[in-house]
Amino acid sequence: MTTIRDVARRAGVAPITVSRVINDSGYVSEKTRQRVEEAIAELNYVPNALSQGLRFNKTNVIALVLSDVTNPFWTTVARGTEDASSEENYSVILCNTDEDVAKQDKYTDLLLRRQVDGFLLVPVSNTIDTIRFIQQQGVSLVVLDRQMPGVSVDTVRADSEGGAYELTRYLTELGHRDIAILSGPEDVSTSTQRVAGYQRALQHAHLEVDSELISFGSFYQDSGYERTMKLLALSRPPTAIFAGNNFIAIGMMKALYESGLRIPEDMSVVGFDDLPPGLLVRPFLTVADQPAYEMGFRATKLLLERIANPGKPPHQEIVLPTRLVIRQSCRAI
Amino acid sequence: MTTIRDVARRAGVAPITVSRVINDSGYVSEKTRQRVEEAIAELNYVPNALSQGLRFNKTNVIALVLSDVTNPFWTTVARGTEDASSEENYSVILCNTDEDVAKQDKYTDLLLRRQVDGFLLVPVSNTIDTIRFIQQQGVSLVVLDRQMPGVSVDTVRADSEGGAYELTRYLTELGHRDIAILSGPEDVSTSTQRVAGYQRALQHAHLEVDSELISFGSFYQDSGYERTMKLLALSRPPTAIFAGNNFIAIGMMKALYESGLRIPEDMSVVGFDDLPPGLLVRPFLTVADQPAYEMGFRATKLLLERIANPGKPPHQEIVLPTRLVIRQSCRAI
DNA sequence: CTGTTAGCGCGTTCAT
DNA sequence: ATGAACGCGCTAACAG
Repeated sequence: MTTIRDVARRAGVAPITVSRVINDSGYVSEKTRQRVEEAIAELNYVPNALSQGLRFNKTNVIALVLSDVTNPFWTTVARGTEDASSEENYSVILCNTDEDVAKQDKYTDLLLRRQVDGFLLVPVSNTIDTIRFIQQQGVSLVVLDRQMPGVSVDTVRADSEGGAYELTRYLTELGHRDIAILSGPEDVSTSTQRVAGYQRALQHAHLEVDSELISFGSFYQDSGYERTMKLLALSRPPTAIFAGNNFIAIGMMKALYESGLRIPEDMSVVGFDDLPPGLLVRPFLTVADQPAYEMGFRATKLLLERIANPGKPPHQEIVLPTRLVIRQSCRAI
Repeated sequence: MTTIRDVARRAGVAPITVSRVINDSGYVSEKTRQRVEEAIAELNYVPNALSQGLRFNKTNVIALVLSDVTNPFWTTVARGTEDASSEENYSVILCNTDEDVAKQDKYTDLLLRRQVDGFLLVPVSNTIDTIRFIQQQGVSLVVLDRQMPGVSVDTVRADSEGGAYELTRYLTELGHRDIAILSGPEDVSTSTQRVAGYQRALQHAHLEVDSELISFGSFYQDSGYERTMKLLALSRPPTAIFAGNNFIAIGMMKALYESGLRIPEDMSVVGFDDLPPGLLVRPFLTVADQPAYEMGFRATKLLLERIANPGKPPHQEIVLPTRLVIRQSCRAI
């Protein structure tokens, strides 16, 4: 490894002079600057960011801790984060929790050790302690996607309640009266808020809320599949199903397909989150689309602002609207 | 920030003793160990990985530089990498090049500064220089997915030629004589090797290679769409199309759908790379499936071995077989 | 078993 | 305009 000292020796100057050239700080005469730059090029010198980080007490790295990059919703969020941060010379370290508390703990510890300048966190359910710990370590933090009651923290999320209301309303106006919802984990705010929006729309339409038609479960495909099968086995199955996220929707559609039911002829369906933009040849699912890229982008900008300006206390909650995208997955009754 | 010194003061010992407790190195009596651990807990002390990295000349971080995490093929590779590295206490920094030389250069510089212990690189076409530079900096490197003639470097990739041969052979045996291939960029080894396998299969079947039916282009959806449209406009269109990767396949299917052509009745199609496992309700596309997870996993293991054992020179090339997955996207002629 | 000293690569402070 | 000394947080090498 070649260090600042090697370069200095080669250029016939003191190490500090090399430092000044690298960081464009302080006065360096044009002549010595050139000599130093030549030496840098000749030796292929690469500055050591660890030392710099140690010295500046700043790494220009932020962490993005989310549940699962395999989900295209999150890759889109990640792209927003990457773009926003690279604009300001920050890099992003990405970690998957898989909704597992132990993994989240492991990664936060790791990232704190690495002295990241800030956290973008999609907290696993019931992990207020993690948030408190990060805050107590004096590291900036923005919570993404989920609401965490009980702590004061900057948050950027989409309007789950509103989106669910719109979707359900759309179904009631088509004449559906038996509408099921396959939500996510019961202890995640987005799940409960989607159910809340669903219930509000039913009430608005003067329909009764049938608890048999409401279920909570994981955000993964299998869960959507199994719960759909259960719905179909009901003595009086629903005429429409609302899937709580994109993976649940896929599992649901798979179950319908295997049961020989056609969409929308035999069952109307809607979903939360759009399916991956390019991945469907023929987009047909009506959804409440979340602005994933924008969520990542804005959360990152907010975080970087906090990092640059740690004193400003009033925590913000930014709630982005969802967009109702009507396609051909529902029929009127 | 609380340091090792704060802990030492609190526990009434010397800093080095704290260090020994943290790293489980050297002798520490049970009694002092306990005192130190209490102090650590009370102060919420978190070791500074920057200092450790500086001291040890080792960060336990590797870089995964690939074209695009949006593609499920790469997220799967990334999962393999994550699993393999976390087994040995390494973390992964992930970067997207978008097949852009400038981005690749930017990231390699950044990652070298950050003193990553190793690189997993999916090189942008014609960037042997990047590889040489990393090697010359004394950082371990494994090239992923692509063959880079002209440098001696460890490589882990799938058998593009063989997979393409099998897929094409499958089509010729169904009786197809006019088979088109939509490959990737002409200067990427996987693209040319897939064309090579395709040609070998045609020759094996004593079919002429029609250059009008061979095209190169980007690995993205649009490219698959446009080139399919061109094929359909030919005076004598093919009866089967071979898509060079999963995104090209999606664009191709979209073009067929919009042109009112049914699969497989009006057109037989096959693809390289499987589509995302969960994302299709009804998997029907016949493909040469690459072992994405295993590629990531094995490449990482190889890299970590190199890091642990930098002296061992003979570079390896590991070529993993693809798997022909026959579904319902082709008909006999 | 514990502590002292010195140094990893770099940049701030103060001197020249 | 340039340099010397010191310290960021941590640990290897040596003393005791």
